[in-house]
Amino acid sequence: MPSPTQNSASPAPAVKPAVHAETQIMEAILDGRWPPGHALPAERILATELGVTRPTLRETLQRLSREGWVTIAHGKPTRVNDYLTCGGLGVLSSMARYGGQLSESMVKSLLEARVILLPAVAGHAFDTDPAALSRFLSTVPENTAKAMAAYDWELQICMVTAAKNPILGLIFNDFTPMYQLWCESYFEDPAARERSLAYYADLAEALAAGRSPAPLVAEMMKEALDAWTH
Amino acid sequence: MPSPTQNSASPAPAVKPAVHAETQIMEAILDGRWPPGHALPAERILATELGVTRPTLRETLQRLSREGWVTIAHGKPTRVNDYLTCGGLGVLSSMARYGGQLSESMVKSLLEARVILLPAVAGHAFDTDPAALSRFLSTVPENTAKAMAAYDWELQICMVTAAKNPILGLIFNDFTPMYQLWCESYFEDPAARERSLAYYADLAEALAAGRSPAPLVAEMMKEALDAWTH
DNA sequence: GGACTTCAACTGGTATGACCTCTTACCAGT
DNA sequence: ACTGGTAAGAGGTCATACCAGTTGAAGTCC
Repeated sequence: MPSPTQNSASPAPAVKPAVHAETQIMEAILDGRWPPGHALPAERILATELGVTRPTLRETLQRLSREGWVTIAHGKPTRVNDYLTCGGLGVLSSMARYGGQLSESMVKSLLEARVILLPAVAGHAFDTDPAALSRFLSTVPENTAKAMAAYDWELQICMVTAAKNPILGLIFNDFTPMYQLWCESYFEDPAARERSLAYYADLAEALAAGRSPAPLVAEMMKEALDAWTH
Repeated sequence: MPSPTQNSASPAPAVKPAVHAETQIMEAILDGRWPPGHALPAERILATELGVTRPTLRETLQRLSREGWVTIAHGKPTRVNDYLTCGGLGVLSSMARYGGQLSESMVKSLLEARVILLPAVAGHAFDTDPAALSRFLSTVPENTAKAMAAYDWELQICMVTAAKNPILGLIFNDFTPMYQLWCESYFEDPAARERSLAYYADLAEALAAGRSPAPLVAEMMKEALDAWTH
């Protein structure tokens, strides 16, 4: 029973079996070794191949199936889904976790979706709870990539929360992991940081003057998308 | 070992253990018996309470955790999440499955989100692949609630597909179960059906004339939202 | 007495191996 | 050619034992 893992020393396997199994499977799916439609090996086989037991493998497969990566059916072999066609937004988090570097086109799509959503969200937030926005914008972040990324993300969360629409909140929650990965690289550029700091100031000014922040948000989101697309 | 289920006859349990466990847990969460922050009983306890074994229960909990309903941590008890705050869009499908009737406010949020998204999606689709839209709209549905619901849904899918943005596709996939539940009741009203048939015709006309369907979509979506809100 | 250490009793995580049920395809009987 | 049975293979469930973090109370040392 050759187990490809758990060698090295004796004390602890370092990576838990459940994590190991999920990692192996996700990498196989994401790098195309198991394309959509592909039938996975039988659970008993796959379990020994991965060096875990069947219950552990099954828990992993159940998680993945709920996220839309695979379809499990009783008598039939488990198959990889066409996740971009029939999956849910939850696949984003796994793509961010296991995707190595981000897929260019996927980030572009994410930013496009943000161009659509965030200005409207800002408008709703302005109508519902402008004070919350003003309060958040009253503090400014340090001019470092890390601090800016955190601040920018929190600003979005603040807008979504103030908009009082739970569905929009759920969408942005799913955006989180991939968006934060993107932020890290985006705010490496000092010019981008300067631009965003000015954007935050403009937002605060608009709010103080009783104007909706929606147009400013729309403009900034388009700029960010264009910057990414080159 | 008193098992609260599987009485009646002998042949088959009718509901599989896994389904039974998930149903019980989801209902407990959704009807507030287990509010956010609540600690679930220990797996061994809960398993016997539900009449399933621990491996089966664990598979269920793994599915629910991946969807954002509960948080599982090693030495600590498993707790119910504040799923509207930290969950993903995938919670919608479970809400539609187990929610009994739809939550009024949740449907309102869903329709609001659609007002934001679908017009933009229609615009992108028009820019990217107008022929696909024209092709779909060249056929009209029967004037029945069921047929209209199916047609309306497929139209949205058609738009999202033509828009060539996978992220938007994922979002609408998550919308599916709750949206379809809503459709069933919405299209019961003959007036609503007439209005939508006219809307489809307007869309086809706009496309034939080379005009973007976005404004028509925006108007229709707002109407549907207002109709629901009363 | 108070701060630290130890350990036992929780909790979830994993491993075995057996058996049930569904799907499929092959094959015999009509 | 069609029908029906049957066996192999896949997932579904069960039972039990043991491993591994978490926690807090009891014991110990300053």
